[in-house]
This record gives sequence, structure tokens and C-alpha cells, in this order.
Amino acid sequence: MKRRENGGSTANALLGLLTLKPMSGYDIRALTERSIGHFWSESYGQIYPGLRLLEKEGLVEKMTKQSAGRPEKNVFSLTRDGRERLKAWLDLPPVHEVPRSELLLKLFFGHHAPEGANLRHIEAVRDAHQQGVEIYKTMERRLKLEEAGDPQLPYWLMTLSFGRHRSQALVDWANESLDQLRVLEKKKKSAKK
Amino acid sequence: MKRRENGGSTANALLGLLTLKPMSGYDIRALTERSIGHFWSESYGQIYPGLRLLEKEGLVEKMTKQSAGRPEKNVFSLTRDGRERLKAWLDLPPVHEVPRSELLLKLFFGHHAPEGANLRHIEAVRDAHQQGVEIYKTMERRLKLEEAGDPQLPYWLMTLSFGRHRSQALVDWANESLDQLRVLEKKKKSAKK
DNA sequence: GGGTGCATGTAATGGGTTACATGATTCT
DNA sequence: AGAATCATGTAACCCATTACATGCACCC
Repeated sequence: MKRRENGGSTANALLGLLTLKPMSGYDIRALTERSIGHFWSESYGQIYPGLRLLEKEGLVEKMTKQSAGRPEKNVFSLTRDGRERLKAWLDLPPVHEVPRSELLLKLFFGHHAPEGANLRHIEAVRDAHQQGVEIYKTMERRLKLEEAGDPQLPYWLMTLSFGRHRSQALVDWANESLDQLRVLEKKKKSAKK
Repeated sequence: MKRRENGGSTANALLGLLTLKPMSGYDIRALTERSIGHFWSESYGQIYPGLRLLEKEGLVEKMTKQSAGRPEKNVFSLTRDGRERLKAWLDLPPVHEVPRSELLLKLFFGHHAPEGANLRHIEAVRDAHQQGVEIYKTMERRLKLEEAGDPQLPYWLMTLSFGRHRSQALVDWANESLDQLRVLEKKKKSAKK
């Protein structure tokens, strides 16, 4: 039995993804980017060894698939044990960790920054999250059409809504902060003269 | 020269903190929790070796301090080079990494969760962030009084405002999602009967 | 005598990304 | 001819937390 100190988020993410359909490591990587990419990421260095561990524990099953003119593919699917393990994990309260933000770290020391740096950084996040809001909205519309009727749809939409709320909050914050910064920088300039 | 692949956030966080006043590793740890704890964390395992590296590079200076009835203290202060290094780093655009959220991961697979689990998880974040909003507000009020006149105050307030905006967004999102979840769970129950 | 706070540090461990190695096929 | 996509995997690193080891002083 392998110890998993952190609750095995990665392992369970793999199990979760395999509920969608049987997949290879390669498939999983591609899918994560399109589906849960805005709040989760997995790299090959995690996925391939992870799948092997899960197989050893009997939580997933490997089947080798041959397709015409394609490399061989190792397709994994959930076992009954795997499904149960996932369910048990979903029941546990998610561990919350304080996200590290380099932006805020820099802003906290903003008084020592070269002129204009703070403004530039915040403008960048405002632009990024303004785009973010639009992206979330179009994704929500698309999902509602494409996956209509799927019992999982409401949950997927909630994660998108989360992203939209967060991005919108950051846009609002950025605009407020930019106003204040502009006043500050003006004061600094006039004080210098 | 030591390679620092990630831009040396930790090293620069240490430099930044030492602009506030000369401090020991122990002081730094204590201060981080109270000041930048809501978006950054440093552990002893990072701080002590980090300070040594910075000393070797000539970016900080160590002075040993003896106090009556206290253990010996290694107090570090910024050098001119350290100040410059910090300034250069502040100028660079902050690297943004997608924060991993175990909550969203679980919610994405919420259809497979045991009854009530999703509601429980979201209620917990709602409560936590509702508290968060209040904490940020009182911290803002306190800072404005205690640090009135400090040229760094506006920057510190902006980081608090960030936290408040984000927490408020999460509360709003949580309440929306809880409404939807309650409808969903009711449907599931009546479908079972 | 025992808990708490001050103070410094290392070792073990865990979790994760990036770069590399390999090689076929398909599209331009 | 060369780029892109499909596909699997490992090794080297980096970053970070946790637990541990040590010890004094102060208060209850």
C-alpha cells in the first residue's frame, strides 16, 4: 500500500476523468485541458505513472487497442473498486490551500517598484480576466447546447460559473485599483517636481 | 550562480519582507502569517536556507544580536544590491499559474458523489468566505488607522481589497450553486420514488 | 514539572513540471 | 521535405511542507 499524504488528488482526478469514458494517458491529457483546465492540470509525468499505480491497486483496467495506422494505445477504464474509491473521496471535504499569487506579492511591495510597473501588471490581469469572463460565457452557452440532457451538465456549469464569478471579481478589483494607482503615481510625480 | 527556474519568488519575497525592517528567519515567518498570509506562505524549510543563499549572493547581510534572556538571533538586512535585485524583479510581469482547486475538481464529478456531499462542501466554502469578507473589512479598517501616513499603505490595502472581492465573489457563487443543487437533489429523490 | 514562546536549523518526503527519447503517420 | 498530431514513457529537477532535533526562559 502506497502512502498518499495529500489525499491523492491526482489519483482521484484520474479516476474521475475515467468516469467520462475509457481513455489513454494521452487522451486524458488532452481532455483535461479542455474540460477542467481552468482549475486543474495534469502533466504526463503525473499521468502515466499515476495510471500504472492505479492499475496495480486494481482501480483501473488496461486494454491495449490497435487502430489502423496509429501507434498502439493503452486504454484504461474504471473498475468497480475504482468507482467506489472515487465516491469515497468525493465525500471527503476538499482540502483548501491558500493560492500563492505572485501578482499580490509584487503589489504588496509596490512602493518599491519602478515607475509604471504596478499599473502594467494590473492592466494585464484586468485584460486577461475580461477575456476570461467572455470565454466562460461562451463555454456555458456551448455546453448547454452540446450536452443538453446529460445529468452531469449542471455540475460542469457550476465550475464554469465559478470561473466567471472569480474573473469578474478580479476585473472589478483591477479597475478600482487602477484608479487608485493612477492617483498615487500622479502625486509622486508632482511631489518630485 | 544558482539557477532559479521559477524566477525566485521565494527569494524575492524574502527581500521584499526585509524592506519592512531587518528581521530574523523566525520574525519573517511570524510576519508573513499576519501580513501576506492570505496570498503567500513561507515555511522554515524555505526561509532559513533561502536567507543563507541570499547572504552568499551578497543581497542580505547578517548581524548577530544578543538580547537579555533570549536565544541568539540572526538578524538580516537588505544590502544595496538586494534592493536593486528586488526592484528589477518587481518590474517583471508576474507569472500567473492556474490555481488548483480540489473543490471544483470534486464538484466537476459531483454527479458521482454520495448524497449531500456537494451541498456540504459548498456550504463550507460559503461560510469560510463569508467570514473572510468580514475579516478583510476589519483588517482594512485597522490598517487605515494604525498605518495612516505610511506610503506603503495604499498597496497593502489593495491586496486586502483583492481578498475581499474574491471572497465576496465566492459567497455569491456558492449561494447560486446551492440553490441549483437543492433543486437537483430534490429531483433525484422524487425520481427514485 | 509542564506548557508556551523564542530561536535555528536539517532530513525526509511528497508532489509536480520540463525536457528528453522514440517513432509512426498524415497533412502541407 | 518538414511540421503537426498521435502516443508512451522516464529522468532530472525544483519547489515546498512536515516532522524532527535542540535548547533556553518564563509563567503557572
